[in-house]
Amino acid sequence: MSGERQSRANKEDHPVETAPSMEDRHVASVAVAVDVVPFGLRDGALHAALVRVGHADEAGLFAFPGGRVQPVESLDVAARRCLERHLSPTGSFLEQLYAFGEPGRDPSSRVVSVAYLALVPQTEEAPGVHWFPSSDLPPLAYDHGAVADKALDRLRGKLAYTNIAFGLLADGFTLAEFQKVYETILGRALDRRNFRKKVLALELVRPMGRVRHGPHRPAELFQFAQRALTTVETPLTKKG
Amino acid sequence: MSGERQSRANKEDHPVETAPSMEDRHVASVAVAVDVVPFGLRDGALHAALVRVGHADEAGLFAFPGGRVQPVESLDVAARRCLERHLSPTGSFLEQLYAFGEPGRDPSSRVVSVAYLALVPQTEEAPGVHWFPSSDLPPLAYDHGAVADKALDRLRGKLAYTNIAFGLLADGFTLAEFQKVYETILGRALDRRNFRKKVLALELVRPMGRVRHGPHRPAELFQFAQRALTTVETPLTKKG
DNA sequence: ACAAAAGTGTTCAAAGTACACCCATGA
DNA sequence: TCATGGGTGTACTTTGAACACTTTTGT
Repeated sequence: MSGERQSRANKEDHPVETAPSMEDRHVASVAVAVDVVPFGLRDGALHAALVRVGHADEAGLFAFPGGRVQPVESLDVAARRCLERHLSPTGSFLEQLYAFGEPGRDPSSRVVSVAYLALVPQTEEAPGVHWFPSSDLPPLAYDHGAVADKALDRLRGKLAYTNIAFGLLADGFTLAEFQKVYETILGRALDRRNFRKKVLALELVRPMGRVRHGPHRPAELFQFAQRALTTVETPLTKKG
Repeated sequence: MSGERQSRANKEDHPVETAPSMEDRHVASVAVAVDVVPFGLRDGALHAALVRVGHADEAGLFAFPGGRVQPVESLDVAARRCLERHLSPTGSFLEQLYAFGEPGRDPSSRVVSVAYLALVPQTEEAPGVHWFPSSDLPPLAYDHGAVADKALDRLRGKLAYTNIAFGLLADGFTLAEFQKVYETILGRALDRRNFRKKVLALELVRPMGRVRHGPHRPAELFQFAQRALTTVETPLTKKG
């Protein structure tokens, strides 16, 4: 917060400002953008959505969807706009991740980017959007490699202590599918019985009273009890 | 990331840009600032450092130290500069907290501010800096009330699963002082015996082989085993 | 019938929680 | 000597971890 006024106030109290203020100059010294890291499941594996960078230094590379923050919109709104420009599903989970602001991160101009983590349930195809396995991303433009790392860390961290998985699964999933989400993202196997016990004891998911018929014994279908981010006290993922 | 180039690239692929780009205009549409929330202990209670806002709409109110990000400095560097302008101690713990960017948060101009959490061990006096109990802050300028809330949440959260307390205590503290940090910030009492057992078992702190003499039995002095942020697997704070 | 995935319970180990007494010192 | 805070150990409860067999269906 503060910004212009804060800056002025500080100078009055403490004249040792390190550099002259940019307030009255007619060029933008630092621009603000958002970048959105959209995760989704494809074939049971975690994928991230990327778009191609069209030209200049980074031409041909992939990057996460993003763009400038407009003068009248909040960061959250800008992030959702950038997400929905490429991927239709509204109501996707979206939360702020981290602000990246190294001076050299965009070689052509000084841009501070606020990164967002997005989860999209059904990874439908969309023009210009390329889905890559999160464990095997192509070379990325700017510092989007670091952005991807941060997003994955955040997702892993929240998986253990929240119901964030609701962002990846539409209601009507089997417990095996649910467990596979955890195993995929955490990169380790979990015990079927303990997993079931825990997610039911925590009332994270609820049986819907329907079953899905496959080649073998039908599986009960579940839905999330809450579709808003909820923190649980006991971790979902030690081994079970 | 991305910013200018990203924005252009997107427009090429998807002409449905919501608003005309600001790239070539000669005014900054959105400015970037940092604000630092410095926490420290005074009389065993958690306090936050504030400075007065000098003029204009927010005149007379308090705010966290902050200022514009300069064209050549990273966000982290800008935050440390703003912190050290007011509080001398170098080496304080400093980590990015959250980016605040509601259009109306600064009534005089559009400023996106990246907030930082700082922990300063010895809350020495400094000119123009006012320390307030974190539970009883004065009216704050801008949206610094929300910033303070976020900072406290972060501190509480990390207290349970990291050694972040090293930022508040200089080496050579007693276990009673260490425990009081936890009790103060969490707002609940802990069991002395269990607390000692846990922090020693986790090798969070180490006895220094020295004691402090007070009015009664001398207390053993401890130091942190690591003075870098370390995550522990088992929570430090359920009751013990 | 059988292959394949779904569903279920018990035992053991580890961690968390509660709790009360003695110790060492300065005054 | 005594008041005050410092230091320690044990029993109990809860949670986590490991583990194998039966069930249901489609083919």
